[in-house]
Amino acid sequence: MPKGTEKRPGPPSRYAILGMLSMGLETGYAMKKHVETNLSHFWNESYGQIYPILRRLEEEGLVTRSPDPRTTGPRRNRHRLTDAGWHDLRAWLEAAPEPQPPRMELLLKLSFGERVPAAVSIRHIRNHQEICERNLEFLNLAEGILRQTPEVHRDQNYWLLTLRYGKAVRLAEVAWCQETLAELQEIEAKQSASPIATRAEAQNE
Amino acid sequence: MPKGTEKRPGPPSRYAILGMLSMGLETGYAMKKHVETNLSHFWNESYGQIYPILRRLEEEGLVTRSPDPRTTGPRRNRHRLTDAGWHDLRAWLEAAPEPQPPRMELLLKLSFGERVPAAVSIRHIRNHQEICERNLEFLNLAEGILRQTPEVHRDQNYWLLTLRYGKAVRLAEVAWCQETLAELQEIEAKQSASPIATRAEAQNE
DNA sequence: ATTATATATATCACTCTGATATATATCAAC
DNA sequence: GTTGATATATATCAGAGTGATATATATAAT
Repeated sequence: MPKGTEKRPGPPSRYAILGMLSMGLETGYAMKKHVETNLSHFWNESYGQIYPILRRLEEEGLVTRSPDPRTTGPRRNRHRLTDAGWHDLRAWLEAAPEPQPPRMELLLKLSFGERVPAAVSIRHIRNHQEICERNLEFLNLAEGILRQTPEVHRDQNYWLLTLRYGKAVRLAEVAWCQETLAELQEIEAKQSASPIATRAEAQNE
Repeated sequence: MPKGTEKRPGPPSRYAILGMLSMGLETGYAMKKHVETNLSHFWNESYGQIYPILRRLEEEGLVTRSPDPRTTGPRRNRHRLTDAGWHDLRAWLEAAPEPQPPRMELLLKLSFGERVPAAVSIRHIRNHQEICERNLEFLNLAEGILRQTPEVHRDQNYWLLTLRYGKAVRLAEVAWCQETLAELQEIEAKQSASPIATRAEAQNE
């Protein structure tokens, strides 16, 4: 098989970084901060990925890397996309996104809920509902800010679309939490009707 | 610090396996199949996790492991929970689920959508909508089967709750896809209105 | 007979996370 | 003014997790 033929599905971190480079972010630190403050509702990236990938991208010629000659502050490396980097980013953007293997610990616990008093599951669901509601507030706030200041950033319209995704899913989750809470409370009522296993529930209330 | 005091947040795979053991599944193969056919809408587990963890669980005394002495078929190891294993599973079930770092490649690509013709994003969203719709069909089918045969499995009611989560979220996603498609088509219309200004030029500013 | 599929275990390279370590600079508090 | 907290910046590691592949036996289909 010829060497250029392998189809690499391609680890997405690499492209997340190319994408941030294409926004003008130059240091690994700036990228990490950007992920945390702007992409946190749908993406995560760790230093353990960012710095090694930036070096590898330079080796591959997708990125230029130059130590900043400033005398003040900690040393820093400034990175910029090359033409090859732009090309690689576009090719990835065109390709269909890979399906992500789901891992929801909440649902895993819930699926084993029969092994534990219903009050435990109720506590987990209530907790999840609060998380969703806080997240919803954050997303609404972010959307408000983006809407107030039109045209400040060329990516704005696309960011709004991702914010709305978060809102739609979070709202659906809150509704599910409420339905689920109602069902779990029925189960709980049946449990406290039967005399055994009351002790564990009392502890959780 | 005394040795029993460390708080291990605990990798969830380990508890997924303890949970399946608590359902009576005995072999790694059976667990993998169960995840694929019954938990696939919210969980994933690979052989690369399952077999090493089963061995480790035996070392820790949470599981007994015995080679099946049958003469037919491939060799196999049968596993069962010990009392310590049951205790560990319950302790995990009581603990609040850890937040999961989100990673949605679709939204990552969408957030960089400005670098590519709107038609590309439209294609990705349409693709995602189809995936959600197929998944919805699957979840409805699974729910129907669970409802038709009442009381066959003690976990049934809790499984139904997880199925409804999937349905709620998938429905919200389909609705978001439709809204998003409408917005992207507006953007596309504007793009084809201005014939010259290719995206490559806008990017180099 | 040959081929495909199901059962069953094992292992590996690679990706990713979360934590920690190391420095420099700034700003507030005491 | 020096102590301590926070921000900037890079680097690295152990452990978790994925997806692929290899091996072997048994059964069903062609």
